[in-house]
Amino acid sequence: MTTSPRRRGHDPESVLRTAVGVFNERGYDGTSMEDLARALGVTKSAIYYHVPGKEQLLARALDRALDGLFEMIADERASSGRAIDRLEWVVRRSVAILVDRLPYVTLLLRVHGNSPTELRALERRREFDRFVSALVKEAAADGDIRPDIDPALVTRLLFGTVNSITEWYQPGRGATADDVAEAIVRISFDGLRV
Amino acid sequence: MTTSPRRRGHDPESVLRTAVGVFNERGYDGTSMEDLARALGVTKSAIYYHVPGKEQLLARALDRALDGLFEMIADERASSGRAIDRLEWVVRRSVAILVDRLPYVTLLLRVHGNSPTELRALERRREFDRFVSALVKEAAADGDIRPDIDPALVTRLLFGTVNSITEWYQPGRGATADDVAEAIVRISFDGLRV
DNA sequence: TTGTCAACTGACCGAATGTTCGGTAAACAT
DNA sequence: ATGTTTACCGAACATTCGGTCAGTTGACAA
Repeated sequence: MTTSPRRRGHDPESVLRTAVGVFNERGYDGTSMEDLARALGVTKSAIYYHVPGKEQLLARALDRALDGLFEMIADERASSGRAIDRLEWVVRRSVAILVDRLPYVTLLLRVHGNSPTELRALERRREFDRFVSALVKEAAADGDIRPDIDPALVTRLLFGTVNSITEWYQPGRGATADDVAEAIVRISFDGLRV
Repeated sequence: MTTSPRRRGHDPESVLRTAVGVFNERGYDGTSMEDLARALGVTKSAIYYHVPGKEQLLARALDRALDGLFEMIADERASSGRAIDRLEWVVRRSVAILVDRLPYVTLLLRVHGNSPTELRALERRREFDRFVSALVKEAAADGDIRPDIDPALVTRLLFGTVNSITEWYQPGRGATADDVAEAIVRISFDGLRV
């Protein structure tokens, strides 16, 4: 066995998973430790045995989302080849990561910057955005994207579409991750490519 | 003069405007009445002279967003004519309303359902979504939309794109509302129409 | 000069917040 | 049987929360 089926109870991982679920239902600031305790079936104080506190739960969740995105753009396929093809690959992979780490990315996309933890996450997110933005600009310079729309606007709309997945996607219900990626690429790129 | 230039101080309208601004910066639950007071340059208690409370501020803001959307779909151009053309009109009008009432719609799109006020807003929003969803389904039935993508998915992606405007649009900076509407229609509909 | 009234302050309330801590029961190791 | 560890509870903590209320201020009318 890979995991020993010890006795009952929670661990840092299960607490995080449950917490992120509640954060997404009620919003991070709208969730009290009492809410988390109820969802976990324990008392408030039991949570502190497994994790250092509320903000650390958020930090771990946000890192999980951001790490996935940065691992992607570190891949060779994000940096070599024609820009328009790299862009399509990044869009497809982004959809896959969004769906795979749905609750974590959902949380990330709703961060406001109310704490050092949130500010740090926002900065990393902006770095990812800059990468994508440069990619679109390159594809436009290559003449592979319709020239009548500002590349900055294209970036916004394209990844606005991708990110909007977090607002409605439910695993197991309806379209698969590949279905969604395929639909976005078809609609957007058929409308974008020259 | 349309507005009498009385004396200094705030009124329910200016309090609402400022409050919605802070709500969008910090999130509704992340905003305290103390935060609002600071932004208004008055004491907490002064707010209660103009407005009944925090939740009422939210309720008024959400109504402002929702009223705009429902006035639109009550228009004749949303109900008569070919479905695909009605859809394009609704998309263009949605962008216009989103930009015109940006802070209010932004707040609406971030509602979780943590209070009766929020639940009521969510229900009205779902009603709007059903209208749009039916419109896309109709256009698909007319054979005016590519048949290889599920109409439900098309709806999600199309209005995911439109709604994502609230995440980045800044009035006066960059594209105008018409620019954005035009870009969305070109990209999406060139990729959608058969 | 006096009175009115819109607009606000400052002190305060009970409830809820995130977090800490002393204790404890059961499982496990020896 | 004994000690140790794991996972938890209950009570309390300081602070912040949304909200109330009696009073004050300053502009205006009479």
